[in-house]
Amino acid sequence: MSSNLRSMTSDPDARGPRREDEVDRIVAAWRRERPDLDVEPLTVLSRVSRLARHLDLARRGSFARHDLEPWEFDVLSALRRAGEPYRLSPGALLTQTLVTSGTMTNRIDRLAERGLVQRLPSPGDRRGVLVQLTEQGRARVDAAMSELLDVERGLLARLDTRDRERLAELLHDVVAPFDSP
Amino acid sequence: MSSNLRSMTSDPDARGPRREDEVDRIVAAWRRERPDLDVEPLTVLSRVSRLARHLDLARRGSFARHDLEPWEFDVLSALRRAGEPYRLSPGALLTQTLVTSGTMTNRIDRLAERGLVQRLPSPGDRRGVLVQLTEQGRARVDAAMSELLDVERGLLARLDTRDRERLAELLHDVVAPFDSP
DNA sequence: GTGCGATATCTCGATGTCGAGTAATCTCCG
DNA sequence: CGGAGATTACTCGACATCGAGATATCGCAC
Repeated sequence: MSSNLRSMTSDPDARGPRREDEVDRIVAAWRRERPDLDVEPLTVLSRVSRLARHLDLARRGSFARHDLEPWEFDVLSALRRAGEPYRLSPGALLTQTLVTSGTMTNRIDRLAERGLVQRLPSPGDRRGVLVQLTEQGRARVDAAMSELLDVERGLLARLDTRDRERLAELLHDVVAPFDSP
Repeated sequence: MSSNLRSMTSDPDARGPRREDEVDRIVAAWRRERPDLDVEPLTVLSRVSRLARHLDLARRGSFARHDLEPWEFDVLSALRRAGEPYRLSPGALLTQTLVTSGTMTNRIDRLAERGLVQRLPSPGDRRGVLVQLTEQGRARVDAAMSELLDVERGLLARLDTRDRERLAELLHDVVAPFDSP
């Protein structure tokens, strides 16, 4: 809390004077309106929500330069990560992208129409389907990934390596319970 | 990185042995497939996106007990924070909730139908409208906020006070450029 | 083999959001 | 005062998602 008492003039501190962000204003408003509540969790989790929202917008702009929607990138990148021959079942794609099965069917339909993936019958299970990246899809997602990383590096530029590691580790500790049940 | 070398057996360390999360797997896959790229930004920002997604689901469950959708809570809580008489213009609500004007009109319509807010003509500007929380809306959002904070506290329980402060501060440094232009 | 619960994918109607365009009103300069 | 441009909120069609249900197939017990 001591940082709130810093001088308003220029400050030789590491990251410069602390600027108020929208969550600071939100938290201050709640403390005024509901002094009976402990709103400390908002200082972390509201920032997570808002940052995710801004990140979505930045991703949208970055992908647009490669004629891709964010949801398209999500599917293509899961296939790309899987490695040759870039094939996954719709079910595997579901769990990686956190959407429902109806949504995934719809996504695969449209990606196939655009020629970025193709459906193959699953060998040995006639219920199943395999989704495979086309060569065009692979090229597209590789280019978009490279640019996405440039943009993300820009967003993190104010933190040094040590701070980024610390941030990743703290976030890890919060998400871990969700990912390993 | 030293934590990766920890023993697999029980560990007296602060947060226990590091468990692999989904982002660890994603990052490892990219390093295998694209060793030419520096994917370090993903260790932070992919966790932010995934955590936001899980947080949405947790909020949804928590609000359902008060018969509120997340988008309803977002609007009502902005009005609640504004303090008596709990009135804001649609424009002010836009900037706080990061949605478009068409979306906001639609939200206000439905909240008004449910009797949680009402539209008032803006005094001194006949283009304008003011949205005001009804008594029923105020009671609803107060109850939901209290429960939301309980849920969020649970999500952060694995971190001690010092770590939560550090996490909030690091997130602040990343979002700040978006919020103060 | 036959039957049955589990699994994989798809179908489809309801819903919320986006985003470009519209209409009314305000502001301010000349 | 008058008119151009800015501002405010709303309209409306396109689109992506959800989620419950339908369909086909699999695997296993008997």
